[in-house]
Amino acid sequence: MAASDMGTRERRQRQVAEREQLFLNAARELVREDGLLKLQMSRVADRCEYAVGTLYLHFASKEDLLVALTTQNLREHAGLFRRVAQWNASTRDRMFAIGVADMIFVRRNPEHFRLAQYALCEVVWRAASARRREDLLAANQPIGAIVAGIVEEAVAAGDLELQRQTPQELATGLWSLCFGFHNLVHAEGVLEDFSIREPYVLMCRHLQHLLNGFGWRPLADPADKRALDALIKRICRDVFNDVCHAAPAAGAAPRAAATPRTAP
Amino acid sequence: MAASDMGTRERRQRQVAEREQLFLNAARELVREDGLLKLQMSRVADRCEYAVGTLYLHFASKEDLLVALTTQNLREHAGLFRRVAQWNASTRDRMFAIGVADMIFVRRNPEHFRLAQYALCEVVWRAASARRREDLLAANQPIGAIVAGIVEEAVAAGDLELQRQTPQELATGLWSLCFGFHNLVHAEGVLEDFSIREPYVLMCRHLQHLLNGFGWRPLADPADKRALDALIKRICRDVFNDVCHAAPAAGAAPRAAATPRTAP
DNA sequence: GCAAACAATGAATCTAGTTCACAAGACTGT
DNA sequence: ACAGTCTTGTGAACTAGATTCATTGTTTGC
Repeated sequence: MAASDMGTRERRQRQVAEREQLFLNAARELVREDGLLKLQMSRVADRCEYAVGTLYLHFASKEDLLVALTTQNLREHAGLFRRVAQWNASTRDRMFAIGVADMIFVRRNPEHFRLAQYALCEVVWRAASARRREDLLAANQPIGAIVAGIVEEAVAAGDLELQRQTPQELATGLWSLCFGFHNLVHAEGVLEDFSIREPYVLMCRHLQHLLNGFGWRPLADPADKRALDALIKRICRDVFNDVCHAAPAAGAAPRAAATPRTAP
Repeated sequence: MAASDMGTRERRQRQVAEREQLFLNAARELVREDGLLKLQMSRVADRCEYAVGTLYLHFASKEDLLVALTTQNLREHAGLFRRVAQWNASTRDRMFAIGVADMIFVRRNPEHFRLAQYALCEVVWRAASARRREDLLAANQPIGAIVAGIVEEAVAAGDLELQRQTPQELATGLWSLCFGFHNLVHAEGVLEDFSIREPYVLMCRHLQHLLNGFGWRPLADPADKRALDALIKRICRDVFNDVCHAAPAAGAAPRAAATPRTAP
């Protein structure tokens, strides 16, 4: 009795988890199809052939669902970073590869940045349930931790001096640069009159500049486009062989792939 | 007849513009009091003792109003940058002062970053009218232009080599770093377990690192906290004498000053 | 086989943003 | 001064879409 009880309870829980996946996948599809703007709870339920009420058994609100969606993306993001951490290369190359991972991640999840920007906004964040917020932070935690870990390793290996900073503090610099760059790229019009051709190559170059600024050895020459391309290609081959196809050449804004927009 | 006609039309226009200010100020107050989440169009109208319909004569939608509010902030932001551009100091110091200006601006407008984050989100951005979007971009334009201008000057003065980059491209690096840092600081919980003590001092240090990475002379030693503090103090005195009071010591997150939040 | 517990449902409710038919006031020409 | 016209302001009514909850169906335990 007790055993079968536990068995059925487990099965039930599994089914519920599966249904949650179903909802999340449907929501992601809808966001990719029509944009965040047009996401409707009733459509999500419809697409999964469940009643709205059922959807609300899983998610306390629309915001809750959006935060959950972001959390899923962050888990994939962390997965890519984890690969980099295990890559057998110099700490400098690994840190640079973190930037490449970021780039690949955004290309695979074109909706992510808009979504994250929205989900982390006060308005949405506070309307989500405490549990979802915690989940998101938990999914986010490794992202910072992995970066800080590489920093620590670099110090141990003598590639880098911290100079009174904590590894976390140093990591925020790299993080800000990438995060801010994504945000700029995705803020329509803001970069328009800057006529940036290949935004993500530029991001990588800035990353190299910042790493140089930190004195992270071996220093790189960010002006050497050939070396930069070769490094990116190598990273794609060694670390992200299965996930990055058209990587080195691709520097176009991911905007086109994201959601439909008003006339340019 | 024609003269008085023009006179009354001008007066009318002025009055309309004043009323728009009234609405925007009320909206800003409400956002500071209750947070972005609770902003209601009817409350804005109430506070100004006008009918909702009148409010809608000015703003096509709630999003429209929020974008307009952000635009106002950006104008103040650009104003601070303009002062820096006119400061009589080395290009390196001026570029660093841009970061300080950013810091001061955020302290004076604690709601700005949340607001901007929200307003630039696809969801809100696309729901605003084309005119408001253009206005925002126009208000934003000088911000990038001033930075690019300082870069150009630095090249002309021999303080910096561009190495195949455009001034705009280089500017994006600095911009991303600051923008990203603000976003990180304002994303509740994200920086929590990083235990960052004085976020904006850290931002300034990262800025110095990145400038060093660009090879922008004279190179600075970001580990020299004393020199950094002195520089910040000098900038506050020479450039922002009237607007920055408790500047050099203040590094606390502006979160507290912003909107009320759920239990920490 | 039946009652209690649990899960799913979707019509009804509710909230705020938005509209628009009408009223009040301002201007014009006689 | 006055009737007509045009502009501006109003707020009750409308609406979309998120959220709820009384009802109905399904499983579990005895």
